[in-house]
Amino acid sequence: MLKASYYLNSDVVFLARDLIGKTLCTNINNKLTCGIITETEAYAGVDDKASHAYGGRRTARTETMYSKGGVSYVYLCYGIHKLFNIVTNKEGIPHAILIRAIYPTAGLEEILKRRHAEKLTKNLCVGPGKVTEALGINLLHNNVSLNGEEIWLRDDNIKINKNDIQTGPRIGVDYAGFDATLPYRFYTTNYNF
DNA sequence: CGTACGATCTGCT
DNA sequence: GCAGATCGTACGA
Repeated sequence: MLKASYYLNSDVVFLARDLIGKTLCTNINNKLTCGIITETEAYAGVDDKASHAYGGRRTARTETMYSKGGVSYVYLCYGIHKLFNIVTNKEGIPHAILIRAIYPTAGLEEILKRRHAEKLTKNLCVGPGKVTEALGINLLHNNVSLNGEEIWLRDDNIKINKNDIQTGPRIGVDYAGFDATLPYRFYTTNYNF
């Protein structure tokens, strides 16, 4: 399990890249499901126009982002999709990393059931709404420890060459002006097929 | 209290 | 490629 101090790093962009290749696991409804993280996006606090915490915005929803690093931030998007983020940095600084895609490595049968799918395909768990659906994460899993029983991360020492990690602008944040162009999205194509 | 809109996905064309 | 689904959140009146 990634130790609690891992999430206290103040460089959220570094962490977003570092998380590529780590394993995200959940044990929800007594079902163990895991996947290798293949796509992330960094949301860099109060100065980042694309972040919910831009300008220091502090509301019932965004309060989770101000927690000490190492907890989940789950919220509803477009009224339909639950999006899972990892809160980082010390308490009071609202950094978060959105998990956009995983490659299933455990509990595939349960993942397929949750995704209403027959078999593992390229896009089964690609897209932030699909990740939460596959892992059984819902709004009740907001602000829970990532060193707990239900959700945690693991370093399985999976090797991904630096050249195999791509960078690009974040998705769906056109409203953020210049910040929408920042290369805060990281992904690897190693698990495409 | 009213209302506009979003860190998306799917199905149909 | 595009529209529709669908509802909590944020913010202004």
